[in-house]
Amino acid sequence: MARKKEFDPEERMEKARDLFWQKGYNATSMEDLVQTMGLNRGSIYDTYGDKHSLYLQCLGNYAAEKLREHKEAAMGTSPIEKVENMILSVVEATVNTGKCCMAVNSTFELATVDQSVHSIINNNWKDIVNFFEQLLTDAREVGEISADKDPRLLAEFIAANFTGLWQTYILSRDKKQVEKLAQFLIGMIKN
Amino acid sequence: MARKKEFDPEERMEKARDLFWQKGYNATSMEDLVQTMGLNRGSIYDTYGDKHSLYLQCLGNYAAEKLREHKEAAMGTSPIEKVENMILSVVEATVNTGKCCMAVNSTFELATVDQSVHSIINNNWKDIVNFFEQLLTDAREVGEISADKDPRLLAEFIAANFTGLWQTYILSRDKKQVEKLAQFLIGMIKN
DNA sequence: TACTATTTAGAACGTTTGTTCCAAAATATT
DNA sequence: AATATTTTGGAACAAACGTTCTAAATAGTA
Repeated sequence: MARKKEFDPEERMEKARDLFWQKGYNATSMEDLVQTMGLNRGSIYDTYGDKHSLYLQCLGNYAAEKLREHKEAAMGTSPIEKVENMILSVVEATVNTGKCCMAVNSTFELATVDQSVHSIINNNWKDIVNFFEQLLTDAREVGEISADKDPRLLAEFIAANFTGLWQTYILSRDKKQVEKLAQFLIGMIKN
Repeated sequence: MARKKEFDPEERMEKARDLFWQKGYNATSMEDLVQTMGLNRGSIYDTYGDKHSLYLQCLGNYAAEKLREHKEAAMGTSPIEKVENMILSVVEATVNTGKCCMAVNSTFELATVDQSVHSIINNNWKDIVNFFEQLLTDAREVGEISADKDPRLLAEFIAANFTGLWQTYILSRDKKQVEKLAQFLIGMIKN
């Protein structure tokens, strides 16, 4: 029998993912990936396929992890508290790491021209909106938000606002600014 | 004396701008630009400088035109009506052309790594927010929005929501979906 | 009409791109 | 210890990249 892989494919993929996350798809070269992943060209092609295929795997990995993190952040004793904590957790992660959402970056760089990318992001987006919708439906049943509000629409509104928060952060690089906007959003949901 | 330019530099730049708008900076090659602008390589370099310089001019041109369009869309007999019409006009332009905001695309593709790009977009962003702020201040004085609302914060919130609307449109490609979100935003502003 | 400054078209430049290939190194089993 | 199988590092590839350069075409002036 032959050798086994000397590296952990998942671990090295995360290095690639972080690089794509930071630089974007087109600005990241194969040479960059070889350096950052600490792998040989051949090993990369053998393990992940070509650059585009590797990117899709990174994006899928990111999307799955992000959804998990959203659900983890949904702590609290009441549905609306869970929604609030999810929003605050996104803001916290953004200002702590200085990085915005890879899926959103990818939306604006690639989703209009790359069907595979669009599909991955859109599914992830729907998952997140669905999760919000469930929480908001619960919140309405408990009477935390008024009965005349549409949970689906509100869920989409919150998700769309994340993107607005990220853009604001990229331009302002101002932690407090983003926190203020998030609090404003939370206030709007509750009333 | 010598020849004069046979083409209109501004008109050709707009062709380049539309291409960058559609494909993004990195995915647009100099060869693409030569074809689309209908100009010789030498003429491009001579008139606009290198690719990056041409891009900055396109982005600046776009930003100025966008601000002008925003102000033009601010029609109405009352301040809040002007704000509402600005929002509706953005949605209309988006679903009619199928294109989102070039500056927002650029924000997520380049603004984190390119200082010149960041500067152009940030200034344009501030101009738009300032314009909203003025209208909302007027609206508050007239009593169209409640006195406890901060015009500046509300202005930033609306501007951030544009980005959310664009992202929603890219993913859903659903005119009605975006219009619903816009109406929801307008409702939130008024209450 | 001759002259001259400038634009024009496209060849050519050296890099960098993504990808493939191959010989050498390595390891789990026999 | 020998064998078999796979990984590994790096050379090699053609194509595409952004940019520069040159020679011919052009048009305003004298």
